[in-house]
Amino acid sequence: MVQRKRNTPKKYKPGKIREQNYARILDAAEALFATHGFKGTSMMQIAERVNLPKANVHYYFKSKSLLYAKVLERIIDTWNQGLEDIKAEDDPKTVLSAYIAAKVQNACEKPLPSRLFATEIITGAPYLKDYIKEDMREWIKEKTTVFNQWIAAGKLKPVDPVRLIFLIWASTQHYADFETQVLLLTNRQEYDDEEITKTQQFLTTIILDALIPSYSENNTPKGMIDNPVTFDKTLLAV
Amino acid sequence: MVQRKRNTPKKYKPGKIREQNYARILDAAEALFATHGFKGTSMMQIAERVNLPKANVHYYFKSKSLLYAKVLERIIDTWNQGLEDIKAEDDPKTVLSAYIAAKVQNACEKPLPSRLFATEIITGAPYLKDYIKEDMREWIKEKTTVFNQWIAAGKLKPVDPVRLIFLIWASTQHYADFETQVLLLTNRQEYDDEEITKTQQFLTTIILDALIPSYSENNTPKGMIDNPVTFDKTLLAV
DNA sequence: GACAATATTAACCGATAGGTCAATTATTAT
DNA sequence: ATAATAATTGACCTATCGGTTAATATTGTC
Repeated sequence: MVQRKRNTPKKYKPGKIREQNYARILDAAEALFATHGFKGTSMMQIAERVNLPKANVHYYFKSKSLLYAKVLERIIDTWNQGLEDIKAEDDPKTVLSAYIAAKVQNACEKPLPSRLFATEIITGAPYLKDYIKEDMREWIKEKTTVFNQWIAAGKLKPVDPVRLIFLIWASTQHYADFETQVLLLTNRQEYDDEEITKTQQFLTTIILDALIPSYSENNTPKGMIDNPVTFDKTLLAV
Repeated sequence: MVQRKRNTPKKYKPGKIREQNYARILDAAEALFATHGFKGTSMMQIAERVNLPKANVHYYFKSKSLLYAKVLERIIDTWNQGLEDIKAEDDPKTVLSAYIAAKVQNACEKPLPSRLFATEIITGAPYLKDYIKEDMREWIKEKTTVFNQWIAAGKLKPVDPVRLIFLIWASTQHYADFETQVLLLTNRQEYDDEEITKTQQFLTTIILDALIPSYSENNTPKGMIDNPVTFDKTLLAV
């Protein structure tokens, strides 16, 4: 992709330094903004986290607002995955299971973006208002169309597709945004793989059971739903 | 409750002023903290909102932290409602329906406490850690016991009670915490009564359908689940 | 009205915030 | 080597923050 015209002197190569520091600062900013919010995070804290003087951070990012915007931008770019191109011919059971599972996995293993997004929304989406009104809204419309086709074909019970999407978002992102609460209540230090799997199965079962005609009859093997006694001993063990 | 010993001069009555300003400041603080977070809210903003000089706010609340703590305290006190004393003999369908409906109603009509609580959790629950570990955990344990009794009695399908509670919390509070997103995506200015009712019905149907044996056969009157076509015209109208 | 407790308020303080700047050092191409 | 660009850094600026103080005004009881 790098083009160089003939007889033109080699341009100064920005080196990996910029690229590297740029990314490191973004990472640090993401973590701090996610936990302490925009106002609660200082440029000094970000600088200390990447072992650079504050002025150096300002060298790469002109202002705190711009840095915050770039962090959000990167999150949005990464988030444009999942339910990419579903079609009326697809099987809603397969598609939705995979989507829910991916969302839970993401929430548990990479909670910071979700938390940052949550605080952005709670504070009135000052930076993402346009993105929500345009891109996100378009995404919802596309999915709604397919959901309604599924409903018309009898593959899905007649429910409000938008509210369904909200339900999936809320129930999965909860494990990222409210991780502190979940871990405190369940007396855990972190999510382990078994717990993630169980959460995936739980949400998939509950939601698909209510959505797919005769889902539970065919898709509820032993152990798919937690044994309540076993659970009581493990998850709520003091 | 006011006692006065004989011959003792009447104590100075603090008047309504303190009580009034105290409450007004708490209200203002709640609204601002909920929207802008702890760090994002200044004592000056709170003072301006109640038309008092900043020093006057400090006269009633020694510090910002203490004011924040008092706001949280008041929220917690108000929140100790719902699912108060459920018993094994109760009907889970009735109890859970009422709980979900109340949570949705509360989320839509009084979203600020929920949002403030959410930011408190997202930032690591610095003030509510103990409350969660003790009171909230105890609450969960009690409910879990009853849920498991329901399951043993065949009134409830065998699901993880804790995850079920998380699901209800997440799916209902979503309409408070992510109100901005929901309204932007659905092109609304606010939640109207019809929408609240539909959300209540939607969540009740979905969750109970998956939880109560043979729920949908008996409890799905026409119109209980949104007509997708009607919905597409109304909720997503441009 | 007198006295005491309560309430109001402007002015002020030290700390920290975001942001700038100029001087210095490191890097790269010729 | 050298010139040009990129990167680093300490010092500095102004604004705002939470919080204090001390003086004044208001309110309630006798």
